[in-house]
Amino acid sequence: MSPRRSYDQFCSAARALDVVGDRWTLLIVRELLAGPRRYTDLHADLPGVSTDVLASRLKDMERDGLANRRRMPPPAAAYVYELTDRGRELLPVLQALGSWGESELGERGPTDAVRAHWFALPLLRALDSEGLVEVRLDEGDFHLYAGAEDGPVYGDGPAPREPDARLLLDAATCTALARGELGLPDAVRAGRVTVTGDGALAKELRET
Amino acid sequence: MSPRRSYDQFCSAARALDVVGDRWTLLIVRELLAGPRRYTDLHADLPGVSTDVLASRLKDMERDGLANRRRMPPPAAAYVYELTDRGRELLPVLQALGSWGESELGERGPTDAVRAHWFALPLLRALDSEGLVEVRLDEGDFHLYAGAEDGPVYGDGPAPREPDARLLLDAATCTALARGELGLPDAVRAGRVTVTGDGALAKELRET
DNA sequence: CGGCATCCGTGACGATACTG
DNA sequence: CAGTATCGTCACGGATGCCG
Repeated sequence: MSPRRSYDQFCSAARALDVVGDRWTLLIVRELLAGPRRYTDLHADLPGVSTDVLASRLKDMERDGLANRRRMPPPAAAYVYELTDRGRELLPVLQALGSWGESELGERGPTDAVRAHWFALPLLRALDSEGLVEVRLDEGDFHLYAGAEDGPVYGDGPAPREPDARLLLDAATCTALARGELGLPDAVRAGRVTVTGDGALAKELRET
Repeated sequence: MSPRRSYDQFCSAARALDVVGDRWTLLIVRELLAGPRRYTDLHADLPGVSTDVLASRLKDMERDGLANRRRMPPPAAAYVYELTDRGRELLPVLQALGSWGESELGERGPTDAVRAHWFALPLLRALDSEGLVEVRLDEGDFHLYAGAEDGPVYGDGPAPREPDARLLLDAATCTALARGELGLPDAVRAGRVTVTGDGALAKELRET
């Protein structure tokens, strides 16, 4: 096993980079913030990562306490990887990177991959309330556990229970939000995001 | 020149990692947050980086708008590298990494390098006020421009003008602060940090 | 078929030597 | 002082094979 390559600096930022600075690691964390995932699903949502590097990173993340490997209860008896609490604490790091990267996003290039739940991070940033939010995009659906203390931060597909609000938006609006060009209240006011639901969260989103 | 290796993902966090995800890049940013620095000084404060990688990263950072290469005014006619505004905007990324890495800091290993100004980031985090603060450690002196909007975020050596406050602390206290085990007000109250100066900032630090 | 391990070509990295 | 040149090594990316 790899005796980890370290910067050997007595500095907490350098220590963090010792653990999460390797190529792909933080993007694997981004995937796992959507909840437990199988190896094959991770590989499918991270185009370009080679099979051995993915396996190696997952082992490193287990060793470093970022993730666990767990057997799903039958009948879906497969192994899944899920973040530990420690791993989920990397959310602010991904948010800081995502905020900084907003102005680097630019146009979607012909070789750029997209997954619906990659918009979860910018939407969580744009949303300062708490609650379960279902989001419907052209690319697919996902849901956000805004303000959740533990468990997944977001997830693929429709919300697992009745959400506090539903958001419906098109690709252009979604991109504008992801670039930080548009705030969520502005987008709602401009009619570019349709908010449905009876919860307090839905009312708040429609009003502010 | 390197046709940059990209993740090719339409995601702002992935875009950020395209720019700053290479080995050493964020640590070079950490160094340059201390103000303009010469190549040789960067190399000296980043033990382990090879000369060609450092040169290559600096070129990449110029190309990507993170840093500039500038000739210092005589008599110190040398080339220095300094962050652009865009580069300085990476401060929240380094702070998020540093916060997360606090619990990874552990003991100082025998091979760990240390520089006084590496404690600038944790101290800035521990300090929520604004002003110029001079810090004196066993390892050396540095100063913080807390709350500064532009220009360097901190610097090596004593403050260039009369600071709003001076902090004097020993290695153990500094480490405890860097680990997040101790807040700055607690450390002051426990007498582990000596605050001098007449400014409002100094008074505030002594009182709270 | 999902979950890797193995092999291989390429490029990134680290150490040292050297040059304007 | 500020890099460039060279070189060995290792990490990465792609393909393929294996095993439950």
